[in-house]
Amino acid sequence: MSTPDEIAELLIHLARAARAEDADAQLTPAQWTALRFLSRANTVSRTPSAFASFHATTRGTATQTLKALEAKGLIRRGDTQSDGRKVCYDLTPKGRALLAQDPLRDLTAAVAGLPPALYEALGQTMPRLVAELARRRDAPSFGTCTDCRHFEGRPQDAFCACMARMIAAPETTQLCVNFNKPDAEPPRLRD
Amino acid sequence: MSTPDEIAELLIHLARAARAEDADAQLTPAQWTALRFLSRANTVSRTPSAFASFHATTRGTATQTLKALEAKGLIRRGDTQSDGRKVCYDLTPKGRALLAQDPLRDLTAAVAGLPPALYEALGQTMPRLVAELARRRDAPSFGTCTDCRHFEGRPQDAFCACMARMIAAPETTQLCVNFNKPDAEPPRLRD
DNA sequence: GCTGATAGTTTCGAATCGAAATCATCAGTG
DNA sequence: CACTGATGATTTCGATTCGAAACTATCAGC
Repeated sequence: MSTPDEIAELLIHLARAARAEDADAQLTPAQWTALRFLSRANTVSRTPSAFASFHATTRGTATQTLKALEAKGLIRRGDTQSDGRKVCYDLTPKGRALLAQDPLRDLTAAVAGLPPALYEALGQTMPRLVAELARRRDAPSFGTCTDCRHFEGRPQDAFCACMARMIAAPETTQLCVNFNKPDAEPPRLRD
Repeated sequence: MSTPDEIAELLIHLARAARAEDADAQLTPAQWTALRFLSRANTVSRTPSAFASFHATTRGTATQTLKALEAKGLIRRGDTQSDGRKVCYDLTPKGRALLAQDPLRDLTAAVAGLPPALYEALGQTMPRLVAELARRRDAPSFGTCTDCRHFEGRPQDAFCACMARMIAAPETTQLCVNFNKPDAEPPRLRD
């Protein structure tokens, strides 16, 4: 039987192997992460600050990463939605097409090929580990709206108490920077 | 239910969060990985080349990483065992002591705290994913002697057909650079 | 002894990333 | 409406890291 150290080490090893660039090396690992993040984050989270928080880096570095993607024509600045300070990036069709060549697809395929029992267990385990690690590190966590304590109503009638606005149905399964576990402290953010 | 993409992304996110340096930042992530590797690799694998292969980097970079650890007094050069070209590093007591402060211990603790059913499933899933990913990438894999096709005899009577020598019992559960899955092609290495 | 292969090391340049300073916008307050 | 503090984004600069390539040393085979 494996020990926790061995499992933890394999996790690191696996992630490192999966992140390794393709031979053609189209994007850096950080840029791939940003592209994936933007493809899965909802409107209020597709900002440099939110990506910096997600990627555990500084806003300055996040700006550079996103700027590089913008220069490549993979993302573009969207509507600035009321607050003139914020920048909301959107994927361009080109960016969306590039996601099909994500180096992560090998890992995705490996995960998809797991026996159903292991697959389901992994689906339960990963969010748990992420949350537990974040708890130990006091780091902000990330999750989707339907798992968030700010979420009220049903999916087709979604309302985010943190953002104080309705949420389009497709966005309730996307990542959100304001995610807050139901049992956790209320956020310092103002509603 | 989570999709394979989401699970894969969480894997990457988790590993990145776990690797993040401590506040006191004693070692770089690469140096931590090297220290862990040396603590778990058997005699023939504690070399710059083997670490380079494990860490998916070049020999030059591996040399630098190990040199940094040696300069800090965490590892030292051991006996050069017959082949004058090879360098075998060993952990010093200081290095072994530092492992107790491995930033990975938070993830280890989170893994150890999983419900038994999920823990066991994860223990089965991780080696599977690592092997499957390596297969898709044609990358050399890593494993322990008892899972290796070169391994003959019982643990207390261990013999590695690849190294053509007996293996001390404690080493049969350590990582080996010559690891080769039972179903895979024979290695290009000469015995 | 010669040749080619393997292991390790060194050097150099490019790329990345973080810290700090700077600019722009927003929310209050009097 | 100016003033102030806070927030978000950006820029600049320096340190670090890492990979490619050249180089040295040892081994195996002829």
